Amino acid sequence: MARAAPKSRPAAGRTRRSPASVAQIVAALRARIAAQDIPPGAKLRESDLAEEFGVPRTRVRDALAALEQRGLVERIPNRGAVVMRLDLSQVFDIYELREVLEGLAARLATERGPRERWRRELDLFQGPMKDLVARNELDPYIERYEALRRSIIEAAGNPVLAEMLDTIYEKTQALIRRILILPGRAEVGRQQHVALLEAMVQGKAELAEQRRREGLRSARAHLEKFQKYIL
Amino acid sequence: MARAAPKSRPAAGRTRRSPASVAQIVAALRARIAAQDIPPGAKLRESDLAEEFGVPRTRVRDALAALEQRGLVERIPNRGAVVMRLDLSQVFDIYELREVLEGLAARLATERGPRERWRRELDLFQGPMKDLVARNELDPYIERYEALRRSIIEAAGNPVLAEMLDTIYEKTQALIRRILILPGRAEVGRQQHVALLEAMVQGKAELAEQRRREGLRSARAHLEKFQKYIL
DNA sequence: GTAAACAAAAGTGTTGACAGTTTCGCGGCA
DNA sequence: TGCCGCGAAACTGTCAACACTTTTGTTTAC
Repeated sequence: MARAAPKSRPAAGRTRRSPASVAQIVAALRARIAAQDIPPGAKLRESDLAEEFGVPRTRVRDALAALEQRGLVERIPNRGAVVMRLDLSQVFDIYELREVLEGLAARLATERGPRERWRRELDLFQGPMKDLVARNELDPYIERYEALRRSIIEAAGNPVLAEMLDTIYEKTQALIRRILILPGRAEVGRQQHVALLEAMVQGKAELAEQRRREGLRSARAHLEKFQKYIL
Repeated sequence: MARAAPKSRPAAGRTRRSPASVAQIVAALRARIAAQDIPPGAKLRESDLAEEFGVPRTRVRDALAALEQRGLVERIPNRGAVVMRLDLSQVFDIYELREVLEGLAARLATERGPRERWRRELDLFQGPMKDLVARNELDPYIERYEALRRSIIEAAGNPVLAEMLDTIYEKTQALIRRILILPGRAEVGRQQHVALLEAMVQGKAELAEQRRREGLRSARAHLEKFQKYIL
């Protein structure tokens, strides 16, 4: 990635001297939490982070407040911030939401997005992706899957929807990988995406919505079945 | 173990002398913005608010940061915070979202909620509410409508969904009233709620979802038709 | 009379210092 | 030895002063 953070400052050439902004700290912490680089339940000490980022403590404080509002950390008065530990019920809540929200995204993307793109994605999921799943190469599979997901959300052209999906998706991002490892899940998911993309290529928006919802419902069912192995 | 620290816990409902917390300031400003007590585009000066609430300016600042994250105000660097002015496209985005989200809420509430409650609401919407609409008494009608809406969301039993709906609903709250004034809209809306509640009373969850979605789609269509009179 | 330049004022952004609370270690006592 | 209380250290919460940017008001040149 490394797409440089858009610095409004006219480039003075000074690189690491510039102090990190609140947004940058938030982004960095979000990434770490999503990757479970900082595990759930871990304490986040303001002084440590301040020193690490080379900023005053109040700035870290603002960042933690933002993360709290996004539901990624919990702040207990006088006792600091800990990475939110999501319980099972919340995971199911989120899947119920993803079902309708990503369904909406699929419908809108079908109506508004460029069909050639979906055709290309369809080829990808029918060909190369099938091999990846067969060989159990999950990392590149996940990468392509998330790229498609982002494409659909972007093509939907509804910023408020995009923001919402971003908020809830980042909470379960760490789980996705574990679900995909479940026996047979990856291949089932691939087939469902093929079906989804076929509907999108044909411009059948309602059908695309229905199929996306179906796909997420089945993912949730898998999760329910194997929950003891995941949490 | 639970030996209470004698003075550490400030009781929640303190006297009016205690300085307002960030959460209280946020709530107060949210209410004013929703009621258009502070109109869109108005500037919010930190010093003024600090003096009004009797708190240091930094606390107002934190509150404004929270409101910015909720999308209620826009903060321009070095120029202050102004109440977000929502453009038409965003309103339609929000209605697309409400369509699927409140549809989900209706389905879940039908599955999980107490049927007696829906029966009572149905009686209300078939009887007294009809009179209110006929007499054009919109204020009490809106009040009851919002109470039903909250009931459904609460009965859905999905806190993440509730939070989301809260976030987007408060942005359009000021508009709802204007939509209801549109010719025939209130009565159509009432009839749609009767249909919705009938499905809920019968325990037909999917039908309830479908009908709620239909209702919001038609509200959006009305909005589209009369947009010039509203914005 | 108009407009550009400058100075003062108002408002926002930032920071380090101070205060309050919790946690941890240590010494005394049964 | 166990543990109870006490005090110090670590950490979070709060704030008022300082620095910087934008806006406004005034003067001056054409």
